Amino acid sequence: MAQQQRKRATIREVAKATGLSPAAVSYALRGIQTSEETQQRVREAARELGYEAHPIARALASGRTGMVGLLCGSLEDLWQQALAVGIGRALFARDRYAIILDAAGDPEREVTLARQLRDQRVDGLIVQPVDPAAEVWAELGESLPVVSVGDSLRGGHAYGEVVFDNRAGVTLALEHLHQLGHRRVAVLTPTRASTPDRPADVHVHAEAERIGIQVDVVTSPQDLPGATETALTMLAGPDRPSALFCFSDSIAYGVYAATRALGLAVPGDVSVAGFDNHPMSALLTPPLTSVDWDIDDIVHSAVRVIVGGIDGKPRRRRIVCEPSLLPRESTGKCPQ
Amino acid sequence: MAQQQRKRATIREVAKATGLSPAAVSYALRGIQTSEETQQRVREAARELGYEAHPIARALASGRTGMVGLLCGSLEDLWQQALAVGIGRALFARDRYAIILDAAGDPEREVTLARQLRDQRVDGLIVQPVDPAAEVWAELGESLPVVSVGDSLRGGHAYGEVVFDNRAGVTLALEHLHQLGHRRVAVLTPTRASTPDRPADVHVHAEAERIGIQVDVVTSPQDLPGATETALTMLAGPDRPSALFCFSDSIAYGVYAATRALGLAVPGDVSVAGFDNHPMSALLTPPLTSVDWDIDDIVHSAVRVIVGGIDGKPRRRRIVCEPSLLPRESTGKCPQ
DNA sequence: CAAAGCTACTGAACCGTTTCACTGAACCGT
DNA sequence: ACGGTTCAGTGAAACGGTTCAGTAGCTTTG
Repeated sequence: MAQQQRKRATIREVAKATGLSPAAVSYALRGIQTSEETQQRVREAARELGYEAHPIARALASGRTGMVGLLCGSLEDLWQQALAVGIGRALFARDRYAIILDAAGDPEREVTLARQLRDQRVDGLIVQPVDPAAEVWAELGESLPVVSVGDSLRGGHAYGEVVFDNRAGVTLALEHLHQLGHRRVAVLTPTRASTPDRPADVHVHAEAERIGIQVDVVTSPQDLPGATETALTMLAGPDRPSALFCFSDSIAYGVYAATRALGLAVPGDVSVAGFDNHPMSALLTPPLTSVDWDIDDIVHSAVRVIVGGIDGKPRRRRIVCEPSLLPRESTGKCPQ
Repeated sequence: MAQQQRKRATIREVAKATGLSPAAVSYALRGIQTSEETQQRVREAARELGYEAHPIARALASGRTGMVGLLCGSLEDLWQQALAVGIGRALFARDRYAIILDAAGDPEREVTLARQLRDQRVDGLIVQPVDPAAEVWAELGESLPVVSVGDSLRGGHAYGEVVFDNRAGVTLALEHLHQLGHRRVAVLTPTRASTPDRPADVHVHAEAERIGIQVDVVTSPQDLPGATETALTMLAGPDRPSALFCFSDSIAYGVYAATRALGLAVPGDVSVAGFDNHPMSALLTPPLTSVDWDIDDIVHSAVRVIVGGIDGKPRRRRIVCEPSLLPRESTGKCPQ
């Protein structure tokens, strides 16, 4: 039974205290349909009784919870952690709560969690899709505003989106490596079970062909031990590429760990480029070359769009973020 | 107006379909007070109608929401981020949701958020207190189980606690530095506005005196830019200490950035020790000496205690975590 | 001056569950 | 055959708000 919720004042008690009907109190507290004077009186009585509206009752009656679901693709990634923290704070500043959930890179889990959030009656959903083509988005889109961050949802089911121009990011990184003389590059992309043909991967192949670079795409977990292991098998193999391009800085951190274990020099033996530019990346030795996105901008865009969707004041619904390359010291001329 | 929630089946429709009363359906779906056969029939009908219980209505009627509040002291800290992610996952595995909030190191904000969580009727609260002596904990403790992580709440208001033996951690770090010959150590502790006499600080002074080391305690923000700035002023000053002991690895990262900017060698010019042992710490150059806590253990302990409190199956309510020192290469003999 | 329109408010239904107090039937031992 | 338990299920009252359809009283309008 846990403990007992201390009994709190209800709207009916405030009604009794002011001699009004509960309905009038409800209106007055929201500042509508009542005279200024009544509102004053009600507010005072409420304060005296320590009355606070019961959010659950309100949610049941009005159909809105004030909560926004935040479904992250895989929270192992430090950058996604930073994004989640930022979005949580920004929503809070607008009087809403975030329910942060973590699909752990698994599309099935993503579907389950998405449905669960809908059943929890969140007012809106921000999602970093693991599988942008999943049917669940169509289903959810019918009942609440969905904003995707990162990739577009296939089929236009999103209410809005903050998409990253991943192609531009890929271009920046690959051209940078190409200019340094690299012709064979391993690309480490986050594990996303059973979701082939991710847009990002498609871009990699297209851009590689255009630029004239040979790529070898491998998936990797985003946590440090997992990424380290993946990188170890890549780098210890017989036919080591001269450069690694990681689709998130978290994966690049694993590469660093692997190079260290193998005694490889960065960028002497292999060049490493990341994606996201997490604050830690500047601090590594050598500092990590990375594709940079403005995280504050992304956070505020996502929040603005979802809040617009919830309040029915749609502003711009589609925002495209452009990356820039931050060349640091982890990339260098191709050896030999 | 957002969009319209598609109408979903209610318990009454299931009742109608099975010829039972809503009450019976409610019981049957929870597997109580009904015959095995009825339960079967109800489950089937529910599945056919696509019925899912409305969590908000359930929360209103039963008084429990299935949500656990997680109030973090300051989410800028990477280790607290990791903890939040872990607790979120562990709760989810037990069919509960976490509402993650961030006090940003501000005790007033902490109080506001704590109250707001109570008003949201979370079933329980896990808190990493900014101010363990705040009165709000007594207030909250009356209406829901509160589990503190890190420091004990003053006055025994917590339902349970997972406390770190900070004193032991401090001892490990300071003795380590003392053995290396350091006699003047700067201690960087997270900014916690207007909360003097933190237990941890008290330990620092007590242990320093016992060991025979001179300490200089300074507060610092936990984010990288903030910590860097603090460290810069410390290290650029006229009377530079020979070692810095940071009360979180995130702060130590700022120290690294500062030493780099100033051209100081670690540990040649200054030794640096951290606290938490975030996974990234092993990856820095030089790898950071840190006081290590078993984060998985902390996560699972906290979740076990809070769930025990909610379900009224109290097991062990107080868990003390012991640290160990991971000496790496950021600490070395005191110069001269 | 009657019809129409506001404004400020009321009463009751409603949101979709859970839970409490009860009931009829079956079963029990004696 | 009888009082006493269990069992399976019922009806109605919560839970604490919001909202819809009225309505009384006042002002405006033609």
